Amino acid sequence: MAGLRERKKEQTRRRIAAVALRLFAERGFDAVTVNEIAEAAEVAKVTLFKYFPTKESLVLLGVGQEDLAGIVAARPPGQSPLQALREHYRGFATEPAEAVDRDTLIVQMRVIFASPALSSGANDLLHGQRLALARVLAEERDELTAALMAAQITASVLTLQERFFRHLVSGASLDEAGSRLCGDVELAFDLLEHGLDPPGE
Amino acid sequence: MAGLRERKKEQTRRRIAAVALRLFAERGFDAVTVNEIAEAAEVAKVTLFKYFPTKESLVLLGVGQEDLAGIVAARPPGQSPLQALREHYRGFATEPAEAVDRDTLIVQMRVIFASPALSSGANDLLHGQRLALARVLAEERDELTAALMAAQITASVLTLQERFFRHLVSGASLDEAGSRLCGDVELAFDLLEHGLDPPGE
DNA sequence: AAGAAAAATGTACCGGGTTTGCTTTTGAAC
DNA sequence: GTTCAAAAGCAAACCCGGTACATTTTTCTT
Repeated sequence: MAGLRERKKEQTRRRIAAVALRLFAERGFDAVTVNEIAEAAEVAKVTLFKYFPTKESLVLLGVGQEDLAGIVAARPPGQSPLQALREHYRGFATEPAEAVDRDTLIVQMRVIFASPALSSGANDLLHGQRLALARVLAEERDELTAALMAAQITASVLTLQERFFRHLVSGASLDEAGSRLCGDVELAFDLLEHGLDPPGE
Repeated sequence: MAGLRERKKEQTRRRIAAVALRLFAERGFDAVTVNEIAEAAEVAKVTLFKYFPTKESLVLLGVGQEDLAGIVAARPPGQSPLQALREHYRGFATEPAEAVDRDTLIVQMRVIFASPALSSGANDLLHGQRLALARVLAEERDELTAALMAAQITASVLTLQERFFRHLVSGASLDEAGSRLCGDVELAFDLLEHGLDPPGE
């Protein structure tokens, strides 16, 4: 099943991504050409583009994408979408880390935040999430409400992510950032559930 | 004050944008090169890029950008940000049209929706709005709440815009789309004010 | 009419991404 | 082990968006 071919491909893919991330971190996204990356990774440019469709994807394919729609679709019966998401992010905030290497993740975030092209690319990725979430939500309510809910939720989650990673990038430890995130998550979901206007503000 | 120079510049700018929009509408954004546009508008490519910094901006600079932060900053004292925005969009939905040519606007929207590159570019424009709005809101509340509010609001407004224009593009009259928008605005701001979860759903 | 400032231009160039046509490597069958 | 098809890799030329440079044309001023 895991033939030599597959292993070599995976190895090459990792090497390319690692080299690219290192060069981007050293000199900035815009100051590195894909030719340099290909050369440093010892592949042809055309091969690089067979693994990664764009220069941006060299970084962005590495970051784990959430699956908001999946979380909502798989929630236990009787639980509201917001409750399901709130608990998911509660878990995320307390749990120390995932399979990904933390140092690598931080470097990725630093590189992404430092480059407008990458930030905007990361933004685009959330667009698909929004549509998928809207589709799931639309099964139980009218389309406009579903679209608005999805829009508000993804926007809030994006804000949380940005603050979390920005905190991390600016030198905070993972535990520190996580515990701050804990409180942030509660606030964000309270606002989503109860609205922006109430006097309890 | 309005010398020959200024008039000619404005004229050239309009000609370039009009030619570009026509070609994009005829053959799609990606299938038209800037060389073709420059040629058809009878300017050099370099000149075109002096007027419009990117190919996307040939379309996007034409669409009127809202100024959410400005609306909130200029609201009368005692009015909440959400009230101010709700009334602004109420006005927008009932008022028949603005200075812009409606047919041109519809073509622009059709072109934008048909091209991923342009849609994502339009999305980026809202990012600046979000930051500006967050800054204004942060004057009266903590930063996280301000950021979350700004995110939810811009996301909702974007959703409204999308639905409005999509309705228009698919053949609805301006009055028709406007009256539907009326109801949509109320729902969107109700959700923002009172939250997504309450039983009144 | 003269000359400075602004605008327009042609050409050459850069970098991201694709196409084409060819060679090498791998996996599987005999 | 040989053979063969599929997959992967490659070099080079190419397309397109965008920029740098040096030059020329147009407009404004006096």
